[in-house]
Amino acid sequence: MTVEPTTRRERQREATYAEIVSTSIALLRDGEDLSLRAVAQRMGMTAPALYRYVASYQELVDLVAYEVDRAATERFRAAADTLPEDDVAGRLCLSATAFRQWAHESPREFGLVFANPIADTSCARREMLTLSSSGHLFTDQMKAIWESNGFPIPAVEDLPPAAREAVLDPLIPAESEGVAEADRGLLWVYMQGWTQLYGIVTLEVFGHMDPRLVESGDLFVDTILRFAPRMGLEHDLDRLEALIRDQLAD
Amino acid sequence: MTVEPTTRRERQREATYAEIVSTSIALLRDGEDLSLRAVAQRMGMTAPALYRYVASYQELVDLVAYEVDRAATERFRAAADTLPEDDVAGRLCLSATAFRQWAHESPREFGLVFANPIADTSCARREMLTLSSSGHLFTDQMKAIWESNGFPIPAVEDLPPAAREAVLDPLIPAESEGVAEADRGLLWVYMQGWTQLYGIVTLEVFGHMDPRLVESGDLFVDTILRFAPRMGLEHDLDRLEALIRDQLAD
DNA sequence: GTAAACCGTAAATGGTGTTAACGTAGGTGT
DNA sequence: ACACCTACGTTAACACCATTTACGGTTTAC
Repeated sequence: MTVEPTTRRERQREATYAEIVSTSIALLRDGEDLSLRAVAQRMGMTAPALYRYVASYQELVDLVAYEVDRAATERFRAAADTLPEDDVAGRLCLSATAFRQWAHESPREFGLVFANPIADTSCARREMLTLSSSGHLFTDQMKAIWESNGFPIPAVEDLPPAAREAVLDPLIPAESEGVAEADRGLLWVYMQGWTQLYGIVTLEVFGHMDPRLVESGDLFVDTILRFAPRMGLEHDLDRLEALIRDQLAD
Repeated sequence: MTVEPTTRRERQREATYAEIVSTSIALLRDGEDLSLRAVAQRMGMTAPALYRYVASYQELVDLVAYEVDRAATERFRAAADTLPEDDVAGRLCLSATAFRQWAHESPREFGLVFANPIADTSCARREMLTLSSSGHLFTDQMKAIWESNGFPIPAVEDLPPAAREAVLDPLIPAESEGVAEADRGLLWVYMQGWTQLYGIVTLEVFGHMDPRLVESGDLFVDTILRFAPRMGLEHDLDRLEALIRDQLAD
């Protein structure tokens, strides 16, 4: 919890700060593109005034991306919540499917959050990335599956050195708390899964795939189901496919 | 072969047309970003003049993307050519690794070619995409592996309807000529593989991954090796890993 | 009450894609 | 050889964009 040294000025500042973000999100939702001028205009301000709140356009983008990711994650979580708590596998599948659907409905937002080069700008942006909520949701859900059916994970000492460091002290959004160091091989499986989910969705959204397959979602379903056995779900494939296809039909 | 109604004027036009593309590529190589003004300036022209050759900025981008892809594909092919013709598996691995290295060395070019939304603008861009050379290279190489060791592929009639259409009449760059209709399940395997390769590389380039794993390439290697068995290469994994890691060391 | 910090403004700089109007050279038809 | 017309380049302008500067007013703090 943040302390609230609510000096009235601070409150005002926080308010406009929040309004900047919400206005930006509204802008994107309306299909226009994000720009300082556009945001300022919607708020009845001039563009330079925004520099009292954000240091640059890129910082605004990062800020919005973080918030968009947070909001989208709520959708992924809600999709999972249509299933009972103990259907851990079904919940992950529905969240993944919601992720795909969100990406297709909001390709601009998707691009902002997941196709925004981060490597070059180093420090501050990485921190935000590490806090990103969707990553935490998916790791949590995979952990739930693992705790429920104990699928095999690689031993930490069997991983390549860099991979070992990466799972012991993660720099990506992952709920490593609550996973014993000896069990961190689970994070390796998570990264494998996230790579595949990210790949299929990005490929679809960017249009580098047969539109008929995007429409039907067949390659997406195939990707999910082919990964499921790695989480010990090989006996549940038919049911999971039905779940996914059912949600895709919306 | 294009007929050459070489009316001297036509020749001049083709020449400047080619110069526009080559200038754009040089611009990118120098780390500056692609803009009509910058291209025009480098050619000793003014920006509006370029509109005699391209209809819009986006068209220039597509044009350049196509050419960049063509050039990059030569690198992927050259990487494969360090191995004998009959080492079909090794050749695919080296081309995939070259693809990854190219993406990291030239992230801007990579983004241009592979992270450029295509879905919205429909017709003309799709055609270029279908002609894209890198896709043809990879399908060719996988076909070579299949012809060499005959790994199992799904029967066309077992595929979902949309997938069946997609492999029988592909809208993505794929060398479907030379593959009998009954064997088009091979294209399905290709799409699965391309999805994974695309996923891991895009994830790395956009920085949404632990930098230590990007540096070491461990997750990339893992992705490739985990897919290899689907191409009947389960007995060759150690050698392939050595090949890949060797090339990564450059 | 006065000084300082804060928050907004207008003006200006240098960049972008794009359109319109205009001139001028090159090739074409008679 | 002359007229014509088309293609190609120009300049000027429009509408955006991020960003910096200098300035004025308001709110807070001492």
